[in-house]
Amino acid sequence: MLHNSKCSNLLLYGKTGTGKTATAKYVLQKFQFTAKTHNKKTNVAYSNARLAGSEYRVLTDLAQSLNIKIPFTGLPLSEVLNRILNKISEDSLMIIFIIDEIDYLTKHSSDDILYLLTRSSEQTNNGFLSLIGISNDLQFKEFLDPRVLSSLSEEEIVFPPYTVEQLREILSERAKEAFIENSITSASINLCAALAGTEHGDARRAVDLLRVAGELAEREGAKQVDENHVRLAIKKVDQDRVTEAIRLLPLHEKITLLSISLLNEINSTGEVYSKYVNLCKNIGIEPLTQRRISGLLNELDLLGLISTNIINKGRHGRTKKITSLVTNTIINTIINEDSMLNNLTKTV
DNA sequence: CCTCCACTGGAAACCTAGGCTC
DNA sequence: GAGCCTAGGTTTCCAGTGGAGG
Repeated sequence: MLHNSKCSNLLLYGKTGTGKTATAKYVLQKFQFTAKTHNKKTNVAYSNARLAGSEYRVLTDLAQSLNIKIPFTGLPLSEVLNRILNKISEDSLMIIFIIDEIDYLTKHSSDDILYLLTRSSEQTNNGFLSLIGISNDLQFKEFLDPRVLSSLSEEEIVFPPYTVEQLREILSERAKEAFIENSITSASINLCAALAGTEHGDARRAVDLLRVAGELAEREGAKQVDENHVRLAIKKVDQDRVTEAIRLLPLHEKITLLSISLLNEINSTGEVYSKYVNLCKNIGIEPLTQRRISGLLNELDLLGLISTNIINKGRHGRTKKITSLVTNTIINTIINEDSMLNNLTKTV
């Protein structure tokens, strides 16, 4: 890029917490610094496909980082892309666009924009757009349009999971920065590493664990972070992840989840649905159809909040067996925070 | 071996909110 | 301002399904 030529697209993949995003951002930060010293104008844009939620919003993210104003709805995708490409041509911009969790696009919508983006350089006279795709899903390549794949994976880097030993080193380094000397035992660090290591070597989780353990120790005024704090921390970290996930659910998914928690043990789609309809009537909102709820149940399953598997009960038909993976108290507390739903839990 | 339940999940139609053009 | 277009969410429609009970 420093020689004004388009660089290869790049595909990074590996499990969560192996440092893909952090590495990409760090390297690009260094790169931009170098580019600046050479008086090159470069742009780095970032979008997380899962958080953005749709193709349109991924493109909006890109447009915004180029200071192009895009309405949040109303434009055809191709128009959004055209505006971006025009801007690139006009200002001869050199752009690296990171699409994080790119696998989300292929699973939840079509990968049309990936195709358009990879071909974009043919439509610009000056400037160019290079892509960095980041995927957690190792198999996502199989679902990708072969034309997109060959273009996107001009270069590939696989991030293997960290070993427990590597995690231990990362944590020791981190602890040196964050903790007062001797305030954390090496046994605690080892335990953090071991606990995070059993869950496919997720460094983000390991660092979280260390931080939470530290906070717990601090709160109770302990002089040292010991292994008990770590054990408490792992529970808290797990729980926080779940509560956050529930808090962000759209209204109808919250109601669906509440319905499941109000029924006992194992439920069928039909039972959950009639409970759900009841709750909706209770608070005076229009219930969605069963077909839609069936879809929402799949989404909750994907989020790991419930587990479903399809069972055949012979003459009694075929249904999903639905179990909640979250305790009712947690669901209740969080649903209570929702102003539309809090009198629902009261009446129940 | 056949039936038939209670769904599942794909496909297409429909709806809404918004932008663009004339 | 009318008439058109789009994306994204939802509804409508329906063929398909595996095995308990006949």
